[in-house]
Amino acid sequence: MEDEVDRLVAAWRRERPDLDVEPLEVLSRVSRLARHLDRARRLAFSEHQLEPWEFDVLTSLRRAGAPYQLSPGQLLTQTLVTSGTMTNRIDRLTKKGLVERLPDPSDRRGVLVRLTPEGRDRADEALAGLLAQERAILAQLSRAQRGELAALLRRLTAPFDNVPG
Amino acid sequence: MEDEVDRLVAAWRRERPDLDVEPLEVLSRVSRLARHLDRARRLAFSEHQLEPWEFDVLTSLRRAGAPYQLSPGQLLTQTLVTSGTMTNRIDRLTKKGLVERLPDPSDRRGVLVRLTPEGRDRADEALAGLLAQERAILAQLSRAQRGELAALLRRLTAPFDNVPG
DNA sequence: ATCGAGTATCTTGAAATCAAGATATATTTC
DNA sequence: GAAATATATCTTGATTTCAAGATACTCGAT
Repeated sequence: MEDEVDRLVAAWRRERPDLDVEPLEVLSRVSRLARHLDRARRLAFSEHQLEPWEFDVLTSLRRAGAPYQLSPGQLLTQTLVTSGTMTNRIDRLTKKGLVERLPDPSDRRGVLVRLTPEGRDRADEALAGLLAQERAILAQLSRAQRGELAALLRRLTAPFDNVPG
Repeated sequence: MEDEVDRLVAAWRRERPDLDVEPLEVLSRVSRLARHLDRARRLAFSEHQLEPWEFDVLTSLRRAGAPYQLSPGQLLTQTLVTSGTMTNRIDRLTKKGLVERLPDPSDRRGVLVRLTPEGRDRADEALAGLLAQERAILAQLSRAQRGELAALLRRLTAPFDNVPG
């Protein structure tokens, strides 16, 4: 089945036959798929009165394990937003009673963000819903194909995730 | 090489062994890679004094071919933003002299957005730079692997791109 | 001990996005 | 051909994000 990137690449080959646009076959699909996923996630989370950005922060804390706390800096590397954004997110989640700020006992500059019991429950509920939705999207592929796709993507993400960033 | 999603999946398996988190192996990688690409693109475009959103609109028009014009609605399906966002983008690009609005001769509700000569040049310059950057990122994969990856991703994007949306 | 460099977080102000609804024109149905 | 419905774009107001810089603390070298 054709997709929008097929049309986009064909258009470039017509308009700019001098350029090799092969990279777009992969990376435009990644960007566009991510936008589609964002929309789908927004819809899925609205059933739980959660925004995608709230989910990202809450689940980062959730999977850290008891006592469900991380520094803002650790949350940055998980969510790939800027520090100003994270401060703002923590403020808003604190107001909603889903997380709380604690002083870091080992570094007086630092802060720890901890999930409240309600925050933990909300994260768990929303995760189950998300996984169901994602499974439906991935039903287009066999198990083996999903494994292959994950492995190929890992080769592209690893350089970003490991070095500076 | 391990990436952040490997760590994330391992953490979920420890914390929620009751859940099957396999979908995250693919889709979390897609979302995270898209964010990394956004950052990289922002950097690459800043050499040309272009924002990613400007690039997206200008190149959509550019690859439509002469006379380089599309309706706002067509631009929506290319860029996956809401109509309010697109109106705002067209306003700002018009102020910068990179596009202009024309009445649609065949539909009086409609508008056509046309690239100016300067807009066209800016799009062409930035595209070359982007392709160079993307080629470097994709150097992690062989040509065959890139083809495989593109084909697998197409199966996921096609349902979004073709039906309702 | 003190200096200086490095690190962690927060503040600020501008810019961009979205959802929802308003307006104007087209198209279909009867 | 009038009414009802659908479509295309724009407007509005609130929310979210980012870049840049400020603040406060830590740590190693002298």
